[in-house]
This record gives sequence, structure tokens and C-alpha cells, in this order.
Amino acid sequence: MTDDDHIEKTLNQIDNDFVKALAEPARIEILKHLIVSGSSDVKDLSEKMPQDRSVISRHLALMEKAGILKMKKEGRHVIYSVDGEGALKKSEQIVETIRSCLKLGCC
Amino acid sequence: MTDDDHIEKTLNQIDNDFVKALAEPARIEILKHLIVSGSSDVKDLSEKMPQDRSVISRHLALMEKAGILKMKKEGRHVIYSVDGEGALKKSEQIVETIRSCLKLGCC
DNA sequence: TGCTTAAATGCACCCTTATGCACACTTACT
DNA sequence: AGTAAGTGTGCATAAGGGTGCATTTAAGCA
Repeated sequence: MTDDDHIEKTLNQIDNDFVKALAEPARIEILKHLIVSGSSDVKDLSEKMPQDRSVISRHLALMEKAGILKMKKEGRHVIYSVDGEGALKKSEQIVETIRSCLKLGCC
Repeated sequence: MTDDDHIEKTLNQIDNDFVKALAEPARIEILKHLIVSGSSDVKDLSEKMPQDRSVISRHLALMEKAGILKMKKEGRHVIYSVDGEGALKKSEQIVETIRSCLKLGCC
């Protein structure tokens, strides 16, 4: 495999959904509240945010899909919490990606 | 300082410009070419991409501002290359941020 | 002084996405 | 059954951002 192919494959490992999820200030704000409270449902979370409850609901679903949050249904309530393992793994993947590109001696 | 303040400060360290820069497939594509060639000017780079030269120029400026690329003027040419140190540091910052939030025992 | 090439900027277009409201659905409670 | 609470979804709107074209600026050369 050529270096070009290797770089191609390596950089493709950067999870687009993950970085996109982190690229929205409102979602970082949600993360803060979620880390403080440990876990909470959509309503409690939305009461700490200026946005509408439906907006928060969508942000949460997006972050869950991106592997940052865990979701658990309890009766009427949908409880979200931070997926520490998942988030850590995905962020470490980015570091590893950059590191292995540097090893190819480009810079 | 309370845990809340600590989380606030910690999560604010996630560089919004950096993650936004990585959240665009076209910019990842630019990164690939830049890693392969080591360094190149705007024209050479734009000839490897489907987008207009002006578009590439803007992407490059954005990534330079985000600390991913280094910029060097040589006569008429503007040479871009990957800022390995910078990119690595910023990505490691994200890992550290997540890690220190986890230490607070939220998940 | 022109002429050519490289790069950046202004502008318009369009697509994505964040947002809020209304409504439907589900679950619990009386 | 009927009501209330929690959640998600469709729809319309608005803001942001990527894209391309035309123009402008800057640098090298005859």
C-alpha cells in the first residue's frame, strides 16, 4: 500500500459525526449540564437552556447518534448521560490519526 | 472553585474553531493532499480539488486560523503546510478535556 | 509601463442546519 | 375513560456556511 493510500485511509477515520456534534456551542452547553447532573431527562435539561424543548431533544438525539451520549428510557422519561468511554475513544482516535500522519514525515 | 465552575472552564477549552475546521469533508480532503505533498501553494492544491481556487483559498485561511496549517509567503505564492505540532496539541487538548470531566465521576 | 500569474475579496446563490411552534404519540395517574 | 406530563416529529423560518463568478490587489517579468 502506498503512503497516499495510507493517508487516505487514516484520515477517513476522523469521525465526521463526532466532530460535527462537538462543533455546536449549544451542544457543548448541554454537555456541561449533563456532566454536572450526571444524567437527566429532556425536560430538566431544556429548562436550563434558552432553546425550546424540541430543539434540545434533537441535539440530544444527534449526540447519542454520534456516540457522545447514552440514552435510556424510563417510562415517559428519556434519560441521557455522557458516554465517557465512547467520547474518549473517539477523541483519542483523532489524536492517533494526526500522530500517524505525522509519522509519515510530512511536517 | 466548585465542580460546576471547573467543568465550565474545562469544557470551554474545546477549541470551537478547531473542531469546526475538521467538520468539513472538503477540508479533510485538503489535509490529505497537504500531507502527501508536504507543502504546496493555493493553485497546486486547487487543481487537485473540484472546488474553485477561491474556495480553497478560504478553506486554507480558515484552517490556518484554526491552528491546523502553517502559512508562508514566497513572492506571489502562498505556501501552506500542516502544522503538526499545533494540530496534535489541539486534538490532545480535547482528549484531556474529556478525561478530566470523567475524573469528576459523572459517568 | 504594461502584461501575466497568484491570491484574496465582494457578491449572489443555494444547501444545510438550528430554531420554535403545533401536533401526535406514549405513559402514568385518577 | 379521561386527563396530564414527557417526548418526538412535521413544518416553516432564519441564520450560517460552502460554492462559484467577477473583480481587485499584489508580485514578478518583459
